[in-house]
Formats: sequence, structure tokens, C-alpha cells
Amino acid sequence: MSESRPRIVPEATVARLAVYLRVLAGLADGGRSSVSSGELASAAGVNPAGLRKDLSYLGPCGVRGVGYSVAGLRERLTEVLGGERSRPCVLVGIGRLGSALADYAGFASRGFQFVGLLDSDPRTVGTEVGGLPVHPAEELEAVVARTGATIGVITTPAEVAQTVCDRLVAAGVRSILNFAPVALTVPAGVDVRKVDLSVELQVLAFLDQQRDGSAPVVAALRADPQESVR
Amino acid sequence: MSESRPRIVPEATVARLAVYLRVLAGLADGGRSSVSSGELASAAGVNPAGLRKDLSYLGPCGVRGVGYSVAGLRERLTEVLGGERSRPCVLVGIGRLGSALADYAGFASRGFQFVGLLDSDPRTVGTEVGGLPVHPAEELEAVVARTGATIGVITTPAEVAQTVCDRLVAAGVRSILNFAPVALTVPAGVDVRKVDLSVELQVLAFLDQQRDGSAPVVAALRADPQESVR
DNA sequence: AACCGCTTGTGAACGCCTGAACAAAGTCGC
DNA sequence: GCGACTTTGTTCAGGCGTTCACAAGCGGTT
Ligand SMILES: NC(=O)c1ccc[n+]([C@@H]2O[C@H](COP(=O)([O-])OP(=O)(O)OC[C@H]3O[C@@H](n4cnc5c(N)ncnc54)[C@H](O)[C@@H]3O)[C@@H](O)[C@H]2O)c1
Ligand SMILES: NC(=O)c1ccc[n+]([C@@H]2O[C@H](COP(=O)([O-])OP(=O)(O)OC[C@H]3O[C@@H](n4cnc5c(N)ncnc54)[C@H](O)[C@@H]3O)[C@@H](O)[C@H]2O)c1
Repeated sequence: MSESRPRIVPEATVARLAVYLRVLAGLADGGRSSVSSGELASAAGVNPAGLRKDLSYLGPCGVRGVGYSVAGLRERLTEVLGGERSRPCVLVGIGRLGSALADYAGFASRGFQFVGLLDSDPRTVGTEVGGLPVHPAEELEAVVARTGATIGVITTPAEVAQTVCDRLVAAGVRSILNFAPVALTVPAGVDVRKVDLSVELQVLAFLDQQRDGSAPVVAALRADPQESVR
Repeated sequence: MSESRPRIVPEATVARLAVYLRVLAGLADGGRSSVSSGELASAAGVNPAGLRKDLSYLGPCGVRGVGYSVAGLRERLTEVLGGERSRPCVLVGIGRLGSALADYAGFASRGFQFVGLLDSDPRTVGTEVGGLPVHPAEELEAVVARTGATIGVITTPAEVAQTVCDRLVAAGVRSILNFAPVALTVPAGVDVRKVDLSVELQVLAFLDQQRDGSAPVVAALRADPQESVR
């Protein structure tokens, strides 16, 4: 049934395909016309065999004994990832982080265009960021409807992120990228990806500690339960 | 051998532990003294059984029939994640994204303190961001040595990211958070985590397309090429 | 025209993570 | 003081992702 959609391409693979696509863009700029899986994998930071398996999901798109056509593979990846047409995005919360995103040229060059910036602060509304005017938050639904945006980016404080998310979904947005440190609840059929920078730092701190202290905390806790919390 | 370190806690679990810790902080501020796994899991956006499994890596730290002590679990998680002492971090590349990070209060409140900001632009050097002065990039090694920073954050253009990374590693930094869209090469014993916002958007675009077009591009290519879109 | 070397594409095994069901254990009520 | 309920901690099975290794195919060369 259509409910159980057989995800043919693993999501982890999709993320890597996006990386390959970026590397290919760099190679094309450098004038290269073909690449081997080993070279591509090295530039992308992955295993060559894994790269070939990733690409095999798209069907045969290389030439044995030679490698991959840079232009051909780029076109195929662009098509599969849905980047042939420019995807309109709305950005809610034009603070420090939101301004950095809105002003970033790297998104537009890859087919993502911010078509609406929204904020609730009267001092921010009306200003221009990255060549776009900031609209009042009340116009969220109108902006989504007018631009047909299908991707929403949330860079508001955590307290209002769920409310903003609900409004985005109600307005028709079905893909959301969330920078606020909260778990968003969305109905089925809506995809949320979360970027949590504090978590990234915390994982690094854990790995740091695991290296430094030759006695891992966790092992000690497991082997020696009677050590009180104190 | 010390080469094959038996990772006792899966990295995916570590990332979730950090989320639980943040939720617990919110609960503590709200005056709560205990939580059940179900409630915690709901707030963190994960499965209750999975949460209990995650916590079981730390040994028994809940009370059956009651739940978890908010204060106790928080302390335990903080200890395991290595956040007991404040971790000094250096930030290289004080542009739009770097400024947003340096100015963000959410890191300091979780034990991460930026002790050094570095940039190569003479117009940026000398200014203050988030209460800290920006140092010239040449002083990178000196700043790391003086502050004892073990975590480095890279928000420079992609072209110089590898060079900056090499200098950080040579200076003694062993954990790196990279925002530049390149795969960094580091020696063994150094951990790199990558935040790639373009990839996040591209994955969302793929999911979008997979929903919209009722015939997934990839499936058409693999299974039944003649089956048209409708 | 046939051979040889190189690279892709794929099949299978391995390990990791996730999700669900069950047993242990402690507390609250009577 | 005892029973029953609630919630944890663990065990088991399933799926997913990754890795290794090999066969198939193409180009260049003689
Ligand atoms: N800045 C960082 O480095 C950083 C790092 C990690 C996480 N985050 C998270 O990203 C989010 C934004 O961070 P920031 O530093 O840019 O904060 P910020 O305060 O600078 O910006 C938030 C913006 O959202 C706007 N806003 C508030 N309520 C709104 C609403 N209802 N509708 C529309 N806009 C609204 C505010 O006016 C403000 O401009 C926060 O959730 C923060 O936790 C930021
Ligand atoms: N801004 C975004 O929203 C965004 C989104 C995704 C990825 N990124 C990536 O993050 C990185 C930074 O983005 P940004 O928008 O802040 O760019 P930016 O140009 O605003 O900032 C880069 C800063 O790095 C400094 N710098 C350059 N070379 C340096 C060196 N050798 N040593 C120290 N500092 C140096 C520059 O002076 C500048 O201040 C880029 O790699 C970009 O691709 C940014």
C-alpha cells in the first residue's frame, strides 16, 4: 500500500549523494571530465566500495575500466536529489543564526533559494538580509501560499519553535529543518531534520574524555555499581 | 591492543544522552523532581524503550515503580558526557556563522566556553564578539597552548579549512567540529564531526520530491523502466 | 583481432542499532 | 505487614547499514 513506502534509497545514502554532488561540482570547475570511485571517495571522505554501492542505487552510471563521467554523474545526481528545479524555502527567525543562513551564498548556488524571511521583532522586520526584506511573522501563511515554498527553516528561540512549526505545516510546508533545541512534533507525511550544535559539542567532549581518562567512566560505573552518586 | 578501543557506549546513544541532559535541565528549572521514561522519551522525541536502553549503558540509575530522579540523572549524565568541568574551545573564522556561534549563550550554559576567537581578516581582528576579542590567525598555536583548548570549531571558507585543521591538530586539539563543506583529513586519535547544512537541505529536497512525484525516480530506474509516472 | 589490466557493479557476511515483549523490583495503599 | 500496581532493566528478534571480496565488462595495446 502507499502507506508503507518502500524507501529504495537509504537516507544515509542520500546524505552522501549530496556530498558526492558537491565534490563533482568542484571537479567540474577544475576541468576534470572523469573520476574513479577511489578518487571520489577520497575527496568525500568515505570508503570506495561504499561509494560504488551508493551509486549503484541509481543504476549503472559509470564505465568499467574508466570511471565515472563528471558531467554525466553530476546530472544524474542532481536529477535524483531533486535539484533540477530551484526549491523555494522560507526562513523563520532572523536572529544571529538566521541572518547567517539568509546571507549565505552556498545555498542559492545549489538550488535552494530563500523566498521569504520572517521575524517577530519589529526592529528586524523591514530590514534587508541577503537582499531580501524581512516580513512580520504574522504573514507566514501568506508568504508560504504566495511563494509555494515546500521547505521551512526554523531559527527561532526554542520556546516558539513548535508553534512556528505547526503554522508552517498548516500552511503546506512538508519539509522542515530545525535549529532550535527541541523535538518537534509533526503529523505523518511531514519530514523534520534537526541540527543540534550543542549535541555535536557534547559528543566531542565525550570522545575527548574517553581518550583522556584511561579509565572510561562508563566501564567503572558498570563494573562497580556500589559507588554512590553522592 | 589499545588501538582497538572497545567502545562501550554507541555513538548514537551518546548523542541522545546529550538530548536527555538538556530536557532534564528544563525539567529541573520547572521544579520537577522525578520523571518517567515515557515522559522523558516524549520530550526528547524518541522511543521509551530505546531511552531506557540508552540509560542502561550507565548502569542502573532509576527507581523501579517510580522513575528517574531529575537531579540524580542529570548529575550522572553530566559526569558521563564529560561536562563536569568547563571545556575550553577555540573558534576559527569569525564570519557570519562564526559570529553567531561565538555570541550564542546556549553553549556556555552547557559547559562549553569559547576561550579563543581567531580570524585572518584585519578588519575583524581586534573587534569583540560575545565579549571576547578576536585574535589574528597567526596566534592560533599560542592561543591553544595558553588556554589548553581541546576542542576546535572551524567556520572558515572551505579552501583553508584543511590548513586550519592541520594547525589545530599540531597545536594539540584532538576534537574538531567542522562547518566547512569539505572532508577533513586527520591523523588517528583525532575526532572530527561535520555539520553540513547544504546536505541537510538536499536530503529534505529529496524527500520532498519522493513524496510529490508518485513515481520515485530511482524506483523507475531500477525496477521497471517502462512503467511511466502515472 | 585477441589479450591484458583496470574499474565498476553486485552478492554475501558481519556488526550495529532499533523496536517490542517480558521479568525483576520497589513503592504505595490497605 | 502484605498484596498489587507501576515502572525500570534486560533479553530477543528484526532491519538497516557497512564492509569485504569477486566476477563482469570496457578500453587500450600489441
Ligand atoms: N546562534 C547559535 O550559534 C546557535 C547555536 C545552536 C542553536 N541555536 C538555536 O537557534 C535558534 C536561534 O538562535 P539565535 O542565536 O539566532 O537566536 P536569536 O535570538 O539571535 O534569534 C532568534 C530570532 O527569532 C525571532 N523570533 C522570536 N519569536 C519569533 C516568532 N514567534 N516568529 C518569528 N520569529 C521569532 C527573534 O525576533 C529573533 O530575531 C535558537 O533556538 C537557538 O537555541 C543557535
Ligand atoms: N553562513 C552559513 O549559513 C553557512 C552555511 C553552511 C556552511 N557554511 C560554511 O561555513 C563556513 C563559514 O561561513 P560564513 O558564512 O561564516 O563565511 P564568512 O566568509 O562570513 O566567514 C569566514 C571567516 O573566516 C575568516 N578566515 C578566512 N581565512 C581564514 C584563515 N586562514 N584563518 C582564520 N580565519 C580565516 C574570514 O576572514 C571570515 O571572517 C564556510 O565554509 C561556509 O561554507 C556557512
